[in-house]
Amino acid sequence: MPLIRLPDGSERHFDQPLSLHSIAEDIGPGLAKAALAGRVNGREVDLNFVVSEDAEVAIITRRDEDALELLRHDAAHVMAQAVQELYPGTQVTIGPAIENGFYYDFDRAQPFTPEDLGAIEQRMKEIVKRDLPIQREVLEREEAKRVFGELGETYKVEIIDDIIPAGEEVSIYRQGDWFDVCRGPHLPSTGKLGDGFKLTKVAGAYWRGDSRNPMLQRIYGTAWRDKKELKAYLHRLEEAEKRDHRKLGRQLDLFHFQDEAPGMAFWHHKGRTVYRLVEQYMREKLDEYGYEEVETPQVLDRSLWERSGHWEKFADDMFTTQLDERDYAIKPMNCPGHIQLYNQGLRSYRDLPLKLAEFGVVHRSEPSGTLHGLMRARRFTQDDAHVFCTEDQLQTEVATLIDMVFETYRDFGFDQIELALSLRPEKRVGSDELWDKGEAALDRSLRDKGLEFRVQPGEGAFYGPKIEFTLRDSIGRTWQCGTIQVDFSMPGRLGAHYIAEDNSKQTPVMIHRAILGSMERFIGILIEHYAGALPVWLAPVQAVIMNITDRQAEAVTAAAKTLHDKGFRVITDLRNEKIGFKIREHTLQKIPYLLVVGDREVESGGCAVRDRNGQDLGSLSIDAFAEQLASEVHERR
RNA sequence: GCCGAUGUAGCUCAGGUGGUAGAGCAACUGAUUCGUAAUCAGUAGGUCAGCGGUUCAAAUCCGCUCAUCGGCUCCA
Repeated sequence: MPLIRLPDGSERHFDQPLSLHSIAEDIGPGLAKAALAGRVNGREVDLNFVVSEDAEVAIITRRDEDALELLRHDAAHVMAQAVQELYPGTQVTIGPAIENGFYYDFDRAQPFTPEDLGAIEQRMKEIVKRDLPIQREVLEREEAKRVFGELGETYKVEIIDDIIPAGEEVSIYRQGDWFDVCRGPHLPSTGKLGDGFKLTKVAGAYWRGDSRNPMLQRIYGTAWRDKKELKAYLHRLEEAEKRDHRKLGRQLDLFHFQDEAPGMAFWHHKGRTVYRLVEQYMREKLDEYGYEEVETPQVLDRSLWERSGHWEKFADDMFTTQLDERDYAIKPMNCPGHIQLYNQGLRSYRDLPLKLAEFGVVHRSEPSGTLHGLMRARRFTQDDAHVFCTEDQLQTEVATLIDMVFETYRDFGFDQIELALSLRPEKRVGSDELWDKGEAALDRSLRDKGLEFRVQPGEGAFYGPKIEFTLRDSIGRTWQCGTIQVDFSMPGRLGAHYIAEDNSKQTPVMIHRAILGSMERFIGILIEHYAGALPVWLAPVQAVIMNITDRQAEAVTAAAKTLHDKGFRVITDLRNEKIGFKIREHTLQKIPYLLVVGDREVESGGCAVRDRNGQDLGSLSIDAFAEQLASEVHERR
């Protein structure tokens, strides 16, 4: 005799067990019609789930946040059915709901073409129209294996064997004569999927995410509550595409790539200016925090890389070269070089912590398929530093670093930062005692600051635990940038020591740390975050001064000189073009301020100021404008 | 590296079924000196990614290589 408590606190008595659907009907016919699934004591279940005991029950409708995941999961099933109807012999594997949509992985000898996607989508619409009831059945594990084995669905058999936990029952969901192994829950019928979905792309994906396994064909789709939401999503995608740093890099004349140097950027003057400004900022920060800037060789002998362990573990990723029968490697990391610096002379505990920083240019032979503009390059510059300290200093140093990272991100306009703490992996060096100490230091530093963080067991580097900083950009994407890694291994390997207070010889702990990560990548992130409209302090050109007719050319040149002499980045545009044309061009170039000097301004000795958003800021004297600009730069706006 | 797609003038893109390339913008020249997102006219510009093959004939068909794009694996 279940007593049902609803989300609004009301209660209903029933004198016999009944399904969620019946409960919905009891509440109201409208709800019954809108119902997609339900939640019983917090667990999501199908609508025909029967409640036989007292429970907290909620009915999920389209309006519910959780409805999206159900819809997407169903879309994956409907797609799989459509594919198997259209292309017999195709094997199904897995097909989950993901952010914004869903995918399903298929095994089929022939590749799916973009045209096939259209056909599959059409068939999906038909299946929705058929409005097939979706029903759950529970099978004996052996029975389930037999059923799928007979169908030739070897992947499903493997899923039943390996992926579904031993104690758990094997359920299948049937829609029409098609069915799939699935935990559920699902919508009551295919018709409830509606028309807010679209297939977006085909891609390869390894079975169970392992590159040793066969490659399957993955079809991605997006699914929403209705067509309107779908359109809004597609619009968002287009907007994101406009922010693509590779596109903006070309349009704004910042950098380019070409075939002869895959994964290595050619920086144009404007891009290099941004780069220089970011670097300049970091230099100030390094100075503030007591770092020493250094520079180490680009190419080092093989023997050093062998001692550091890179030659063995990193060989495929290194560019190597030979000269006079000696092997060299172009550095993929800066740490071995920094230890050489540390090792110059005898170090005392009084020298610690020693903080060595380098804008280290590194080369890594990344697999061709992974390159992605500035975000994933073969040549990049790390804002790298190594802090050598004693074990006792570790926690303080980590705490200071965390402050430094947050300050930096804030100054560049990133407020949402996520943290992760990665703990010891199975394969590691160093005693458990050392690991306890290192992990505790990182953990305590984070907790002392009241920071929230995700713990990632087993994700640490082989030489020590690490903290990772991920920032969220203006359209909600995340980027892993900063990292703080404790290293108990390399200083010992490369013979770094210091003389302690008691005159004993000790090995220092080394902290590897990058804040921006890679200069290239960080600039790429900045470009996308600001959609190319960099804040004034980072803009490669801060203002353009234009004349209306040749009469004002001299005044424009003089104004530009004044601003240039005050240290601003200014250009002039004296072309014989209409002012509207010039405004348009420089607005598209996202120059923060556009100054116009016509006869009126020559008369008054000022300039008409407009910003890149089209806002008219009135007429200002050059000095007044310079002052405003200076304060904006100072405040890093 | 793996799967799929793509690669035509500086940029964005047209060029069913093979018959030696076209537009807009940009560039250049000339006219126009015109007050806040495109003034008009003219000129020039391409070994159709590279190499090889099929063919009387290839941007177009086939093969290989390179690069790019979207994923997978990996990663700053």
